[in-house]
Amino acid sequence: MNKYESATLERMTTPATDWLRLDQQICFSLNAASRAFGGVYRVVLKDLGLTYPQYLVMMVLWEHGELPVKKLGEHLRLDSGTLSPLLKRLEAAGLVRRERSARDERSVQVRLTGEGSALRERAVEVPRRISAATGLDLAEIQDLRARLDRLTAALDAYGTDPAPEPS
Amino acid sequence: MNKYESATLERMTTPATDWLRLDQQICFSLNAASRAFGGVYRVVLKDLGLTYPQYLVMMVLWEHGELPVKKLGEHLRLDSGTLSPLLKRLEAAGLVRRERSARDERSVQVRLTGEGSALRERAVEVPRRISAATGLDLAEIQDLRARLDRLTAALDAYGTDPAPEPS
DNA sequence: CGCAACTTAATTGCGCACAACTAAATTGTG
DNA sequence: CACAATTTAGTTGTGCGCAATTAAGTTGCG
Repeated sequence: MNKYESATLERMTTPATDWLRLDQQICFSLNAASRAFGGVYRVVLKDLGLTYPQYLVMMVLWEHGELPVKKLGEHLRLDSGTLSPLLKRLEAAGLVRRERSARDERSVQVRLTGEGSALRERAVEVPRRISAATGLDLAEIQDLRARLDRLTAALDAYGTDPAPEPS
Repeated sequence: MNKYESATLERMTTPATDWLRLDQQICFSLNAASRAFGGVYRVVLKDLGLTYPQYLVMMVLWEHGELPVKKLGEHLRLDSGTLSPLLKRLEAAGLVRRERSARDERSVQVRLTGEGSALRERAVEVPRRISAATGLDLAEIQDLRARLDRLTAALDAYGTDPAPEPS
């Protein structure tokens, strides 16, 4: 059962323990980066009264205008289990309204209130401050974004096609 | 309200709206990558009966042996608010024991049970499967890890020194 | 038409992250 | 020694993420 017991693998670069360490690094690193980002957003968004996920929702609404929960979820890769309570909080804060669509009673249309639209003016400050916090220039940000997007695509593909066991 | 209606903005590299879009990309991308990773770990760890954060804790214990909650938290950047209930669940699963240190009654020592140590044998499979799911080779993983670590360091620095407002 | 299959949100339940607070033990200082 | 400050875990409360389920509406097909 030992993966690497074959004596013919002389130049093998990565015994099991090294894989383990490397993997630890990448998952540690990504997890840490994600939470570090969360911390900065928390600080920057505090005087807007938004959490980071709420800010993402508002960004989509600012860009696309009114849209149903389903579409919102597609943009953000989130389902109604996450969005329903989040949107309820945004509604309680007076930033959005939710109304059943007349044409399709299953669908709930989410639209900005005047207050929600107005918040955009104060939010334009956010990206610059976040960018400053990263210490990266535009090229680096774009490059990193591209790598992360490729990574996400690969990981999603694994989800739909759970990687055949190696013979 | 048209974003690009001003005729004078011909060669401007980064108007506020572009910053907004770029920032959206990087935060979207990081957030999406982090959650996509979570999904793959969820699948891979299912038959070990561990969640991803629990797996991280077990990794630290496998590497460093017994250690107090405080040290565990430093390795993982997590506080007792997260670790206390998580460790309680690991204890309920029979993987670790927690005991007050005799030398310092404030401290709680976390140590692996026999079952917890034994789980390591089954966990050696995990990193290879995760690596496969990323679709990246070793060099790419290392490079990405390095970038993410630099990013995290920068973001943490911002946390301790909340970026002076530009005049 | 009538009914099964599908779609869309909402709800429930569990676990993690983090801020704020509490409780208890230890350390430092006058 | 006495007492304030610090350290260490735990608790509470809020919000996010996701799986599983439910409820209601729509669509398609015989």
